[in-house]
Amino acid sequence: MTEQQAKRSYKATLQLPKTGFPMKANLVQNEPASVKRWQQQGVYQRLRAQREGASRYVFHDGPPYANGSIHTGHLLNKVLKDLVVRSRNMLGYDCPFIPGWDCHGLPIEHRVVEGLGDKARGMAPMQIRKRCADYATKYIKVQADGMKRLLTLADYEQPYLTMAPAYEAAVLEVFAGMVEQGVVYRGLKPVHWSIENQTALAEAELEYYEREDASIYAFFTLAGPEKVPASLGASEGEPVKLVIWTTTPWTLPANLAVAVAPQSMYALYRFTQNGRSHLALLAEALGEKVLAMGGAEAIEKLGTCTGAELVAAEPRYDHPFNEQCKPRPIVAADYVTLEEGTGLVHIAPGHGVEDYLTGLREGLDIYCPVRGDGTFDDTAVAWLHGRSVWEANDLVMERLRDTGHMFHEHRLTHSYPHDWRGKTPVIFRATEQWFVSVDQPMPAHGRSLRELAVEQAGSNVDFIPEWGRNRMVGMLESRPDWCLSRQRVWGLPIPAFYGPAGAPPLLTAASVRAVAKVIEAQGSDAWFTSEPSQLLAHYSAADDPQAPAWVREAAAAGTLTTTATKSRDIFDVWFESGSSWHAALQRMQDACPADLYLEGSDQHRGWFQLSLLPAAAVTGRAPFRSVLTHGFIVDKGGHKMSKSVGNALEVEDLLREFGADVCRWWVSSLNTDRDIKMDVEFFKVAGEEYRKVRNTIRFLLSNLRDFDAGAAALPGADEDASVDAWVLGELNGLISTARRAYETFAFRHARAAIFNFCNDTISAIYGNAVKDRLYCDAPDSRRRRRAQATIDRILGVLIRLIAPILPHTADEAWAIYHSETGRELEHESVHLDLLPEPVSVTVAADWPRVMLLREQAMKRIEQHRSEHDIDNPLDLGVRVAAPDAGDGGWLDRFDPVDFADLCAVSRAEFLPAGSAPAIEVVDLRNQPRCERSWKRDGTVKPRSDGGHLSDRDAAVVGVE
RNA sequence: GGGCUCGUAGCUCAGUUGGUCAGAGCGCACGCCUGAUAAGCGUGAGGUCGGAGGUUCAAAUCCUCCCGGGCCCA
Repeated sequence: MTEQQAKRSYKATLQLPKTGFPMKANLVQNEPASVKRWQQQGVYQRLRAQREGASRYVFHDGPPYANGSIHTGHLLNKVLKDLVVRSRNMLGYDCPFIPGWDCHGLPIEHRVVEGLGDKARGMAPMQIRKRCADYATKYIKVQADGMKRLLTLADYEQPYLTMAPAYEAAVLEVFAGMVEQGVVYRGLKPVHWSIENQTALAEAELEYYEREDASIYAFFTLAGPEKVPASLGASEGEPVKLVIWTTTPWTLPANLAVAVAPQSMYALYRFTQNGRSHLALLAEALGEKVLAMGGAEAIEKLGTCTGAELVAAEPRYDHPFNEQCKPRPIVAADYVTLEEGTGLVHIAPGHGVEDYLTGLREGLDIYCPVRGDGTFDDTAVAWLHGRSVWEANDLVMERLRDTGHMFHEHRLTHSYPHDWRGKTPVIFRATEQWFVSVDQPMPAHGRSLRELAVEQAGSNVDFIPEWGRNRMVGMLESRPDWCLSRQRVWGLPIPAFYGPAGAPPLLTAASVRAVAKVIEAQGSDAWFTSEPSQLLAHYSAADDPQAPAWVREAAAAGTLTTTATKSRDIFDVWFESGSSWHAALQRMQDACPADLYLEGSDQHRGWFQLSLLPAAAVTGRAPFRSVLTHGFIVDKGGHKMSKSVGNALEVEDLLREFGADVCRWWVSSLNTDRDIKMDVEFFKVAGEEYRKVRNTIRFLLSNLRDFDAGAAALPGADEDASVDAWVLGELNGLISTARRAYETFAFRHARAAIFNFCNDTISAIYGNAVKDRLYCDAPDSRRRRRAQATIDRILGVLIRLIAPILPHTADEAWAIYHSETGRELEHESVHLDLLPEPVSVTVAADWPRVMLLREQAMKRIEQHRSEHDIDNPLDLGVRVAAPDAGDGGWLDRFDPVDFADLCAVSRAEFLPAGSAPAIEVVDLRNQPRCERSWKRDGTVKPRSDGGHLSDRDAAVVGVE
């Protein structure tokens, strides 16, 4: 009992750790207060003012789509961006960050119209647009709140919105620049077309239902048998027939070619059907099946050739019922498969996307004889004029039968797209659209957009990781012309005006710029609410050499208003976000090109590429100096996340369970070059690591209670062998590693260095080594004050290094660090400060050897403890003989007490160099133990107060 | 089907130009401390570097093919 009481009384004589920095973070409750405080302090704005004049770093936000609340992809993307923003600013750059939102487009319009139900049908475009704008506005707020909750630092007061009038006008300015380069043209492209509503439909507006159609196998007769490969074994003078398959007989009037699979084998068969003999060509793998289906008899295979060989022979065939036209070609197409049909695919470039692309490649017409109401125009054969496509199905089949071109037919039920509103079947129909040509040479640049863009991506942009360059260039090399127009209402109108039938539309750089002025003042609603005369108020046809004749005439006659009609097309939303380099960067910040664009790897085809194209066309260069991409979030098994599979995580749940700083710590640990596995377990790990960092800071803070900056000095040059000098050397290593990592966006390296420093350097080594002197030394002892000065410096560094990753925790620690050490707050928030510079300190060169000895000693101690059943390492001491590499005595510069503290034993003794064994563990259990410091250091003896104390402790307590 | 890309201990990640590169942290096992305590410390076990060939004196690191993911197209 007396010993217990003695312990208690000595405890009061110690300087035990104490701090107001709590062990438990309570992030979920406390983080919102930080968000609010930063907002009140105007941290973002003050940072701007403070960095004014500093080297500028332009980081441009890619606008998320204003639909739904934030998901894990946003979490990753926005936190990553914030790591860039915060680290860039703390590296001393002036790095503003203006968040943006992509506001127009089908997904929103789709949702709104769906929500309206049948009411939507009678609504004017303006009524729909108003609701779409409200919808976008609502989700911008929802998403901004979510992003703020992630503790991101950005100019949320003044974001850029693609639906803002100034932004819309800027997009038109970009468009005018492209018109000026002559790359904008009007052309044909097949789209899903609703006959009922006479409108183009997007994929999202289709619903697939079962439908019964004819499935027909028709003969297309070759114009001459001499033009097939000899290996087919065709006999002279006898016509060879191609067997083609289709379920849309009505598209046959628009047939312009037949496609084959170049790698596949085709065979020529002789057979009889109903007594008539035929010579027919089709894919070998399907031949017998198809011929049997049509009731062919006496089948004989005459020979084979590959699709490529067939194409190379350049045979032609006659259209089965359009006798007016020239014989048509056989072409190769990679998408032709042998899963169904005959391996010979009917191509109608006006009635299918693949047909269209094949047609473009082969230089075929994009021919579409079907009008908007679903009837044939007068370019079709006479017996189809004015007939609907559905009537045409029967008429065409009848014709094929009558002329001996029908080999086989049956009914077939298959999935077929329907108008989601009218539930009526849709067709593919080529319509006039606006395009950007990627191959048309541009007057200002002397080459095509494709060439210019490839050149920029190839050599004028940094890609992180580097393979992004390949990916981008590959896509640019193979991409088709950009279809700019959409037949919707929620978007920026394409400012074209149409005149008399057959006349070219009015769409010149000058006319676009004139409309832009109106849009800038009134927003794109003006297009829907104003007359052409108002929209063209700033346009002078007389001053526009590009103006079509009818415009000049109408303008001169004062009849432009009545002659011109407004286009009903809007822009592809990619053109709007792809113009942000001008609308948001040049106009708002006067800062193009940007230093950095950062998005997921899907944006190589999306925003990156569709920003590069307009910028290259208008400015001649890429809008970004570097492009950083991250992978996609997948589940822990490496598979993609989706709500339907049920493996998706909700951002809201993660924030509620872990808090934003923990989520950010997780993001900072990732290798973002590749796909990112996500699972709740990983956040638990991140939470554990966070606590380790937090407790390290807490421990450091707790030893500065009586810190006196005047009385404490960092180790001097003559103290280079002190543990403090050692740890400051380690700190300098951390600073340079972390700074380099932040500079190169290698955040995981910064995080790893920070964590290892907390976990190993401080928690396991330094903190344990200096505990004794901090607690037990006289408050003013030099080595205690030196340790405090060191700890003070470590904290100043550590808090600033974690600030970009853990903004809430850093600020919380920052405030307590200042208040508890009695310092003035130079900056109210650590986020206004800079990353730390290396500390000036001299470190003994032999420290690595000492630490190596320590590691060996630890293993020996552990071994000794287990062998001799000793629990407390303070019951042990070590005797160390320094390994002699011809420099014996180097260890004598170090303090044995430091070494003992580093090994957590009571005492250490350095033996003459070279004596063996190198490390000897000494059992001290028979030596007295200091009741205050618990050490058996060899100086412990009974003291005047009746306790057993070491010399140091006796002196501190003031007893003899 | 095509382009790009990824696959290192149970988990998250390091591994520059091929030659101490088979590592770290977490987790786990065992033990300690009880004056950082819903904290802290120590020791230890764990991988034929997705698989199979090949180039080389030498390959996780270069080449080919295969298996399994991802993004974008078709």
